[in-house]
Formats: sequence, structure tokens, C-alpha cells
Amino acid sequence: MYRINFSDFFTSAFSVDCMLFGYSQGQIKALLIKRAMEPYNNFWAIPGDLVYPDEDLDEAANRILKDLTGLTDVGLHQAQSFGHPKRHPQGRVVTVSYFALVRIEDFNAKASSWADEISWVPIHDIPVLAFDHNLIMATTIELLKQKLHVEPICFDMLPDRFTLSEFQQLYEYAYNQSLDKANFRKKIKHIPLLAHDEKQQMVKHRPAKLFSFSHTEYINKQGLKDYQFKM
Amino acid sequence: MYRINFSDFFTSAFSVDCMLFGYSQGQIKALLIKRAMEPYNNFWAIPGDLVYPDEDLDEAANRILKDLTGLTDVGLHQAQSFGHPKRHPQGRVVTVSYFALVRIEDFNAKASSWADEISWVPIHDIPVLAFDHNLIMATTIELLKQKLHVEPICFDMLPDRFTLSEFQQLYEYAYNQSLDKANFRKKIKHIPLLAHDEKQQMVKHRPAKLFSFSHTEYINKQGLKDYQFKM
DNA sequence: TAAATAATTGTCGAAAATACAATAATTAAT
DNA sequence: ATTAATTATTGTATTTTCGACAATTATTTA
Repeated sequence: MYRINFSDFFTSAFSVDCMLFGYSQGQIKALLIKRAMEPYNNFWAIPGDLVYPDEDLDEAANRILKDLTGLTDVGLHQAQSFGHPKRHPQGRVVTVSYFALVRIEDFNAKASSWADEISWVPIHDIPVLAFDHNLIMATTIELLKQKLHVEPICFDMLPDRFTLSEFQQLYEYAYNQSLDKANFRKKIKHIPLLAHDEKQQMVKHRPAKLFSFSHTEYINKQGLKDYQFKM
Repeated sequence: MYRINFSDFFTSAFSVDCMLFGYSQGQIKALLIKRAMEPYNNFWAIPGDLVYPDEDLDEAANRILKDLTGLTDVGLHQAQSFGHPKRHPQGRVVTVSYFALVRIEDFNAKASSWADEISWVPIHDIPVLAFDHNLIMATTIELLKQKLHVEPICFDMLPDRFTLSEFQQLYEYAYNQSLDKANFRKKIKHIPLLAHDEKQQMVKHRPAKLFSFSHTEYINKQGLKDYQFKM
């Protein structure tokens, strides 16, 4: 085995890639940016940046999120790290991937210094991406799907007030399978949803009732047992 | 916002911390090492090491695992990364934590260059550790518990041939709750366990039948549906 | 007013979960 | 050899959930 000096280890950089997922028109979408610099100029990519030497990983992820969306206080989930020595052409860069779930309509995502153009792309139609970003994206989408089964994070993507059908369609899209309406409603009976008097507007059929989800209610009612969102 | 040169980003190091979990005497245990060097000399810690500049993360985790146990071909699970700027007193070191499940009896864990002494410690009794290792350990144990619900990884810790009671007790210890024997056996009916003719030896009561788990059988019988290990 | 559309609720048999009881096999003590 | 002790293993009965499907309701548009 070879030996190198202690200081020779301190020659790497790390980056944070921050995937944003949202839900619109019945599809879960990821925010991609078109790179405006080398390497991989003009490729679609996951938004990300190098982490400053005195910055925590979560901090960097929040910074990127804010640059893109103006949003703060969004729940960030760390996904995985990727460290193949050759994954970045300009040096050793290990990346830590994060994801956050947002309401697409709540803000205007804007291109930033490193990006030309941005786009919300359905997670089932991701194009070829820069670097190893297809691997990162696929891995993170899998993790998202796992978490959707176990934690009430879907509500971070749904509008503040949503119909039960919208709720159901989110799961149908995520797992690419259709679900029985009546049975879906039975399965979610234990989730404390707040029913509003208000109804859907502007639809050309019987309007659905609107519901919302309260995280604090959820914590209170849950007790020690954890909910299931296995659909 | 401040600006620094591109090259100033390449001043960090990476480490991999590799948690080993095993099961013996009814307890899930983690392998800890007593550090034999500064910083945190003489503290208990999670085994880990810096990653070489041209080494992949998984490769480094496998190397550490082999140094400690001589084992190769053990399934490694990446857990999380920790990157607080001050987490290491000697420089910026971001660490990626992994865990692996092993059969404690299958090998003799040996101290290595960086360790004096090693010890298998029940995961419910972890002492104060070096660096931010208590945070890493706690986070990783949570992840382990989650995965035990969803993937058939418990069998990597159980002996090659095990009794159903041992199997059950693993879950009882993990989630710190007792389970009904009869109902446990019904819940695991769908798992393709191979029953042996052989029975327990040297016990002072009715000996239990021995079972084993075949990963390939599991994959075959499973089809597309994923098993549940929610106990 | 009727047709169309989607929301909402109900039914019923099958399957799974839960609580608890009964039986079987083995060792150790008498 | 008999019995108590201990743990393995199987069974039963009740309740709850699942899954497929049918029926009903509210609203818009033709």
C-alpha cells in the first residue's frame, strides 16, 4: 500500500447538488438547469455548486435553493454522495445530493450565474444530463419514492389546498400505477386532513372538496406509531 | 458574497466511516475502535479513514472493512454525509458514513494501525465517541432500523442457520418491543425460508428447528412486489 | 331537461392482523 | 420412569383492512 503525506489528502473539493421536485399537471417534475459554462456547457444538469471551505453541507444546499427560487425554510433531504475519482473532469470533486419538495406555483424559479435556462421536467422523462447526473437523479428519485411511502412529504408538493383526486394522482404518477378511488380514500382515513367548506372552482364537472394537511396536527395525532403511505 | 479562486476549493479531505453491525446474544451490536492517535486519542470511535485521492468512496469503505475484519464481498450501505466545517480539528474533512451487516462469529475483528482495541457494543448502549461520531452513529442506526423494515438485510447478521425465535428477537431488540410469537410466524410466512432437518444443539429445552435464508430464492419468488418486514 | 363527467359513498367476500389458547418436544430434577 | 419446567409450534376466533366493483350525488354543458 502506498503512503502519502497527510497534507496530500487536502486536495479535494466537494459540491452539493440540489434537486427540486414539484407537482403540476398530474406529474412530478424535477428542476433542471442548462449549464452556461464549461465543462458540459449547454448540457442539462442538476443545480449544484461547490461548497465553500467554511460552509456546512446543509448550508450550501440552502444557498443553492435560495439562488434558484428565493425560497428559504424548505425542508431539505440529504440523499447520497457520489465520489468516483473521475466524475468531474477538472479535479476530484465529491458531491452530496439533496432534494427538496416545493410547490411549483409558489415562486418563479430563475436562472442564476451558472445557468442559462431552467425547466421543470417530469421525472419519467429526464434527458441526458451532464457529469454523472443521470445516476444521481435516478438514485435520488428512487429515494424520493421510498420516502413517499413512509413520510408525509407529498404535501410539500401539493397545493396548500388540494382535492383527494390530486392527492391520489400524485401517487399514481410516482409509482406509475392506477389506484382505486374508493380504496385510496379508505387508506388515507387515518391521516388527519382538514376538510374545508370551500370547493374547487372553474372545473367543468362536480367540484371536489378541498383539503389541507397540517404537520403539527399530524405530529399530535400520530402518537408513537408511524403512519404508512404504502399505496 | 465573497469570491475565491477555483483552486481554493480544492483544499478539503474526505473520510469514510464504516459502521459494522452484528447480532449476538440477542443484541444488535456496533463495532467500535479505541483510537490510538491524536486527535481524540483513547476515545471510542467509529472505524474510518481518509479516502485516497484516486479512490472511490465505496472502495475506501471496502478497504476499511477488510482491514478490520479480513472480509470482502460484504454488502455496504451508504448512509449519510457529515460536513460541518469544524467537525475535524485538523482541517476540513467531510465524512461519508457507510454500514455493513456481518456475522460476528464469522471472523476475528482485529485492531489496525489506527486502533488499539476494538469492541462490539450494543446499539442501545453507545458511549461518548470521538468527533461527531455520536451523531453519525445515531443517524445511521435510525437508517438501519428503517431498512430492516423494508429489505431482507437482517439475515446478514443472523447465523447462517437460525431459529425463528432468534429471528424474532432481532426485531424485538431493534425496535425495543416484544412481539407475539404466533403472529410473528404468520407475518413471515411469505418469506421463502429454507427449513432444515437439523435442530438446535445444547439447549436445555425443546430444540428449535433451524432455518436459512437464500437471497436468490428471495429474488425469484418475489416477482415485482416488494416484501415488507414491518413487525 | 338530459347527458356527461367526475366526486363520493357503500357493499361484500377475501385476506391479514391481533389476542389468546392449546399442544408438542425436550431437559433436568425427583 | 415420572414429572416439572421451559420453550417450540400450531390453532382458533375476532376484528380490521384490502380489493374489486357498484351505486349514488353534484355540477356543468349541450
